Amino acid sequence: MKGKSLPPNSDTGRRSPCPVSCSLDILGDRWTLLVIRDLMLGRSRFKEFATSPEGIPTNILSDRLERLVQHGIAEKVPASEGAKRQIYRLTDKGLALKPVLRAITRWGLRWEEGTRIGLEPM
Amino acid sequence: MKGKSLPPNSDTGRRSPCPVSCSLDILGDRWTLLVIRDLMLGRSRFKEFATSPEGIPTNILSDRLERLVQHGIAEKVPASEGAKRQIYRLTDKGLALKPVLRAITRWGLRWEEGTRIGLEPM
DNA sequence: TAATTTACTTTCGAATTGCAAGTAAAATGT
DNA sequence: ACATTTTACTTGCAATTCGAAAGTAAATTA
Repeated sequence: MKGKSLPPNSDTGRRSPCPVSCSLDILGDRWTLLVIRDLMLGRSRFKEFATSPEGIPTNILSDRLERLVQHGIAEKVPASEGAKRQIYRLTDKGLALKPVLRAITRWGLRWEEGTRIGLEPM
Repeated sequence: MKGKSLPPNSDTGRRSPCPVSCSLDILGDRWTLLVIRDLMLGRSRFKEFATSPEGIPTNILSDRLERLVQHGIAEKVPASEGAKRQIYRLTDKGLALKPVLRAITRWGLRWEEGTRIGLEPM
């Protein structure tokens, strides 16, 4: 007889070991990949993310940036030599999401009417 | 002088015309792409999705299947010739998400420790 | 050093999530 | 045919999350 049944992976906090599921635990919401898109296009400051056309609320933006740093996808570095202001930039792990963004972009352009590339690289 | 400011695209309900943003309006949550993963692996019945290892709640599953059908990503068809029971299957638009799933899978396997392919194709 | 900009945090009502229980139709067993 | 089981959901509700707006403190600029 088994003991009290537990969620599939109560040790890791993950829903399952599936790479899709684990990735979605990090990326699976309506904003995270948009921040990553902005980072890929060269945006790096809070204000820049906040003024992207989708209009992410600043409290959500704070939370998402923090999570990205926690998961090693982005990092906070001094804006310039010895500056106090910090900027965000993608780590290798974050840059490795480029194929994901590319696939989503292609799908959107092909299947969702009226979509078009709006933001330009910096 | 401009009139009352409106959200970027109040006519379409979209946050912006960006293909990433529009795709995330449909796919951007922790469950939708898991249901699509299951469909890609040959699952087609409500129960099959519900018993996947991540344990999607049935009310969420109902909602997500409905949304997928609404967006033309999945369709409901008779289980067999003249059967009353219906099953779900991906449309061409849904099948076109395979590169997205593949990219996410690869990223997860490469960067998230302890992930592994768990579900087998049917 | 005063004004402005930046990068947040706080507040709070609304919407969404997720667990559990309930239900009706379809399929299966006898 | 009839009872039982399975399937495919819906409902109710507490808890979490979202999102709009306002507030704040530090950094930058004038």
